[in-house]
Amino acid sequence: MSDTQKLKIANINEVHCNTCSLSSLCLPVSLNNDDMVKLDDIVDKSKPLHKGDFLFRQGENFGSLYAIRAGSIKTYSVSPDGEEQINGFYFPGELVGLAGLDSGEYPMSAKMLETTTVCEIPFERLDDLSGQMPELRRSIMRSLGREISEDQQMMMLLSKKTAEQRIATFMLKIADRFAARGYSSTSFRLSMSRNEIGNYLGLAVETVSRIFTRFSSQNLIRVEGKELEILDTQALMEAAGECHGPGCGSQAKLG
Amino acid sequence: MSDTQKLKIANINEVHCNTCSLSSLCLPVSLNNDDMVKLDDIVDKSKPLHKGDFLFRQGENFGSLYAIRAGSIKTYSVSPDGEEQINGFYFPGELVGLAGLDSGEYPMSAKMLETTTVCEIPFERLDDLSGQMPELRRSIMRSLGREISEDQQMMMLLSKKTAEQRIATFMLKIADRFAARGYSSTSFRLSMSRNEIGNYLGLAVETVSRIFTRFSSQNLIRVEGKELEILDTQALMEAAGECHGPGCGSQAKLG
DNA sequence: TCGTTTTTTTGACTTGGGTCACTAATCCTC
DNA sequence: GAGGATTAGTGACCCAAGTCAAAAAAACGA
Repeated sequence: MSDTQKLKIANINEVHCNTCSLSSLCLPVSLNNDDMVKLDDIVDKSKPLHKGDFLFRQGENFGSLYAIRAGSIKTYSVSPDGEEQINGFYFPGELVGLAGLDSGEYPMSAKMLETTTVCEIPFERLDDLSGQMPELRRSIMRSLGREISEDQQMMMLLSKKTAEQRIATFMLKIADRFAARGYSSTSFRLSMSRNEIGNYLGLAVETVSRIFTRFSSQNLIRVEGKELEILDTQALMEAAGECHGPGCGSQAKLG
Repeated sequence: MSDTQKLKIANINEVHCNTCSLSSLCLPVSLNNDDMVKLDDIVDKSKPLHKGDFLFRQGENFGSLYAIRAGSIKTYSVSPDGEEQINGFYFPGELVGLAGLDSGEYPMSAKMLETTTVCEIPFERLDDLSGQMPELRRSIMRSLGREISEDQQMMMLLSKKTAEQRIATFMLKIADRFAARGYSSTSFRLSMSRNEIGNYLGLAVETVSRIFTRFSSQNLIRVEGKELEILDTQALMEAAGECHGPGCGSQAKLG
């Protein structure tokens, strides 16, 4: 292949870590240009995957982490008795597959919620790089720590919050994540079904539906199919059981 | 200080990573003797801490991981509205504090359930070491991956299982962990209160108490205060909703 | 050792949210 | 763009587990 041809192809698929608008989210690390090129070298940019496609399946050999570039993904595991449990939804700039680090195989499946493109990051090579680049190593650790913190917030939600609080929390969390990537935090499209929301939050579909309706009629939100508009963030935060500013009911009882 | 004096003191506190019976659990890594000495060098072995003492508090600067040598610890976080949520119980050979990796401060508190000794592992220095020792690096990553997997199993439990299933699962999990460190898997002492069990599992104390009594009268267990004996592991596994071997009810419905 | 506090157990009652049954709205696919 | 298939929304009913109350047991401190 001639150099001009190479250049052309490179131009067509021109996505590189150092120009990617999501780099501050996916592995938020300040690398010098040399290091950034090395990182970019090991990352594989994939073709678009379609709704329902698997990124990986529960039990497959763990080999790569994936950073989402566009679209969205759900991860879920199937318990011994066959029940599906959704563990998380992932949006652009987020890393999927971290839990595979434990046992050498993915402990859950990852499935596209819509047409999605990802960057594949082979873990072996990332690990090698991270040996030489302390900043990168920290960044990976931080991502892992973040995932743990978030799972623990989720445990709190599941064991302490009412259906209404769970759904309000869910909406606000999604809004925040959209905001973090520069999209509107008050108006967006939910790529997952009501069923998937219910599964994730530990609620029956019917309950999700009812509470969407309730929030609508209280003018906290406006829903139209999968489109969601948040009309009253403050009220939604109160519904979520988060306590901000004055006039917020019960005092904190510390243990 | 003379060499003989040094030797004496070393003998008194003779706990080293390379002779520690828990080393295969805490950072399960095969290091050569040189590397093991380096690891041992950075680890601080603490005096015993007492019931109710804090190992660290939510919001404190993250500096160290802790490996438990003896005793047990609970970690819990306090939500904005002041509710306490127990995230986990930790036993000898387990690492506490991993979630602190994210934000630079511990996102939860860790409190002794009984008299406990720990090894403090300053993270800065562990991180430096891990740059030179790929095996150690993998081991840390695996620990993090494990924590994530376990949290996700917990999410499954909280969002899908009944009170009875949760408690059966809890008992079996504790039993397994005791077994992994060479203790009896059928007879042990629960260092946490019923209240703490309920908090952890998302149940009211009364429910925990009732189900303990129920399992007792079904001869699945024998309880005497904090002492627990598992009489029928098989039946307990069925109660936990885990499906092993034939004759196990409903077929798996795959998603 | 005794009295106080905390933890555990048990009973009676209530309720949030699950289940079931059905209709309405979307979404595909040909 | 018609028809079959998912997905979403509602109402009626019910039950697992929460709450309240109170007694019994264990743990603690002086």
